[in-house]
Amino acid sequence: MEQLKLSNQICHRYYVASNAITRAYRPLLDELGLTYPQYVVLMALWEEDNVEVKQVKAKTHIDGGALSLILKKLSAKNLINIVPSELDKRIKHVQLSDKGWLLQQEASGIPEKLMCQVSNMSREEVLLLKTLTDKLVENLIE
Amino acid sequence: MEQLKLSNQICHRYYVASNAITRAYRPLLDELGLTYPQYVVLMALWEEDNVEVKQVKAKTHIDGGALSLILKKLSAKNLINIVPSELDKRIKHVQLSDKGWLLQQEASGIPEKLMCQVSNMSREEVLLLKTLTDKLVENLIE
DNA sequence: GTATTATAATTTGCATACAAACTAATAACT
DNA sequence: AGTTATTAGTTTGTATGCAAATTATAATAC
Repeated sequence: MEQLKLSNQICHRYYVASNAITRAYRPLLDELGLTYPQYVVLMALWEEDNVEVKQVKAKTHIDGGALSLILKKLSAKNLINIVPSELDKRIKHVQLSDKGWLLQQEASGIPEKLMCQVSNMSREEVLLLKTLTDKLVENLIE
Repeated sequence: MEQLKLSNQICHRYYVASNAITRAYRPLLDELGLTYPQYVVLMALWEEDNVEVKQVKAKTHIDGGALSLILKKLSAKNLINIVPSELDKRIKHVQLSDKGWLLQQEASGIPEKLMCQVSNMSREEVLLLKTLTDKLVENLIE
């Protein structure tokens, strides 16, 4: 049953890594009053504002059901506004508020702070890891 | 704000990859009536049976609170037994039942089935990915 | 022009993930 | 021995992750 050994499972590694990363972010994001998925949504919006919920979903790969809740919470914190479209009443646009834009300044130091915790890897290794992970995900997302 | 772009974030990649992997497992594990974390716990036990809860936690890296629930559910499915230690009453031992051992046979094909979905990667690339992910996690887990 | 189908987003129910509080029991200190 | 500190595990409260059902609206079919 060699194939069932945990140490041979790349899947379990991703499970562990993903949780470890989220944990590592927590203290940094706590200062901004954000959770990791909320931060991901904001990063998507800082890149492109005033987009449909559907586009946020596509960019972040967050599940629709979860995204609804997350947007509701960001809205409750006055970081975004959710505006129904005039043309197609099914569609809602997500817009950053002034407060949401201001938060970008405070968040700008987070990526570097986190990468400082990954001090044993070279820039090349991190880049390679990005590339390989993308390749892995390609197969699993339709 | 280049550093806040989602596409530059290795962390977001892991978040997406980990969720995609869990989703890919779901149809396979549904047949066994298991969730992914439950499957991880069983893999740990198939490797070494009759261990303390603490050891399961260390091997799987599943949070203690979550693990309590997961063990309770596996026990409810009669796949494991949770036996208090005689020597130290704080400690509980986790033991696979006959049913739990039988399930290993049914699960033995799962790793290959899943890796077949990752058809665009070579064996070397997968190995490299394992190594790099381990290196990443090293920093984030004390 | 109405019935059918498709789409955008939300809601619901179950299973984690995790920090923090809590319980019970052992170990350590004086 | 008695108080304190540790340790093993559980419970609690909040926030997802996700499939499935639901709602509302728009597009298509006939």
